[in-house]
Amino acid sequence: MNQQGQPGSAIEETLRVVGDRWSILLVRAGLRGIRRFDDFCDDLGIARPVLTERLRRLVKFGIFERVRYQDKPVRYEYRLTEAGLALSPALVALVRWSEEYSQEVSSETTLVHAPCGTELEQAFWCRSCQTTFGPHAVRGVGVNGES
Amino acid sequence: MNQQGQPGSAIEETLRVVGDRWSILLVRAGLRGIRRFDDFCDDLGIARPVLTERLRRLVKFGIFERVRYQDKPVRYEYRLTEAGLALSPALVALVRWSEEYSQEVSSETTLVHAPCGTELEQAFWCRSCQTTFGPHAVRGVGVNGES
DNA sequence: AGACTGAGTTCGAAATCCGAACTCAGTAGT
DNA sequence: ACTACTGAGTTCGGATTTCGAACTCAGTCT
Repeated sequence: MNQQGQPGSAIEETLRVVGDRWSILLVRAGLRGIRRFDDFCDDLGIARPVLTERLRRLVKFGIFERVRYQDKPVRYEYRLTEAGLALSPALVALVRWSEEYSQEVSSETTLVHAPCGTELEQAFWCRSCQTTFGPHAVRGVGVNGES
Repeated sequence: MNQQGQPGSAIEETLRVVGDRWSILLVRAGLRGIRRFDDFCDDLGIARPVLTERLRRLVKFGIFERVRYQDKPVRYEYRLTEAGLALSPALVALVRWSEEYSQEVSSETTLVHAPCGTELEQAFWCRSCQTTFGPHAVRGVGVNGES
């Protein structure tokens, strides 16, 4: 992708796995409790061959695992792994962005802090300063360009 | 996409704009200060016709704006709008995920809190409880299913 | 026996993606 | 005045991906 010899700087690698219209939606469906092939199919309206291919890839990269849940007629379902669950901050960030900036959709759902029901904010947290801060205070380290 | 009549629940809408291999990379390039057509092209290795189409779409959805920066030979460049900048939490979440879970890449860059240089964590923030919390305490409200 | 279920596969048509070469307006050098 | 160069695209044909619809295959239910 980047033919300067750089390996593609993490996100590029990640987006090659998760950066298509379906994969993130699949993770989201997984978070909503969907596990079975036909259910993914119905829920997302994804074409079956594409679903097959995506699930295989997501399994390969450790985001879902394919679990046999029945033997008589042998059947498999797809469960999010820990790595898959760990994508939820990215998902939440996207949902929040859509709520705030996406035209067209009258966001009929909102994300809240479960214990108290308050609408959540998303922030970065510095363990050593013990503060939250916004995107402006983020910097990338270890690469030539500035963040 | 979801033919039950639901409009596509925010993220689906958003992913239709931003959910391909290039768009997020374009936003990231924008955050790194890239603005000109050829620079996007060289930096990402994206094919020119695809770049044209993507930029047009991102402009249409308010993520970039096309600015004339020179008149003699009239030239345009692409700048992130506020909405575009607001995608950075999602980007950061993806970067952090890649750092932690992506095999193959020895992440040569790390995100830090600029003032102090400490590696950042990402969390959700409840304004009313004045606490940060993780993905497990997030709940969706206003839709039938549980988040 | 016949219909149904769940997880896929196979098919040809349609949409996307790609690299390479081209355009077009203006600028710079000789 | 001729040539080369820049920047922002467009045009091309070929390769890849995506799609919906129909099919498979093992086992179960009535």
